[in-house]
Amino acid sequence: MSPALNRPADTLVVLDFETTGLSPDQGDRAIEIGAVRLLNGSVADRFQALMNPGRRISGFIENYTGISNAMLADAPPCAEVMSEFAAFVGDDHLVAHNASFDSRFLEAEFARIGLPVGGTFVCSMLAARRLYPQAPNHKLGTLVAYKNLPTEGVYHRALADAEMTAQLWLQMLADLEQEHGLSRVPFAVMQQLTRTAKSSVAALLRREAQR
DNA sequence: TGCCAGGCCCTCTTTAGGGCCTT
Repeated sequence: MSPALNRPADTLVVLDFETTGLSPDQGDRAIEIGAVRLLNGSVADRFQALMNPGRRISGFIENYTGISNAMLADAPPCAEVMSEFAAFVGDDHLVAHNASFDSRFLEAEFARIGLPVGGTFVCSMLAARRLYPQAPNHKLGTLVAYKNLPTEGVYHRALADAEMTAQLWLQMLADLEQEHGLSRVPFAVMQQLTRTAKSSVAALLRREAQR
């Protein structure tokens, strides 16, 4: 296991993008980023910024996010915000809910300013499917309600969603530690959890508990 | 104006299709 992947899973950056649409390959851009830095299982820092994608956003996205074209008109450009975010995130590992979505946008926005993504992404939704198969569904808001996690009732804004994802992440770590006798879950275990067939999850956790 | 993606996972599967999740 590489030293980076052996870091504890309670020390990393949880992020969420609001965007103009679903696909950077189709020209969609980020309009807001929110992120929470977890350090030893506690929120240690936050990052939030609107960014101007250089064109108007659709009425659907205005309604979905509550972010208006007027709000974005006064926002700094994506390049400026993403450069600041790169300094914030460093080479920390990353968590997002449905990470395949956020990782595509992070890679696309970083690529536009000539930066690589330093850390490794892992997906809270895939982990939750493994750990909470009995949940009604695995949308972020549903899981927050299912686990009675704290929320301010704001959804589809980047920092609020990142905060809720961070709380869900910490809850999953706590449940794993309690149910499987783990002292502190390594990042690599959470990464493996999202890649492992359901029938193999128990064996994976047994091995980790015996380490 | 209208429409767009992609990875994971399940099953009436694997020579495939469709739901879930993200904006």
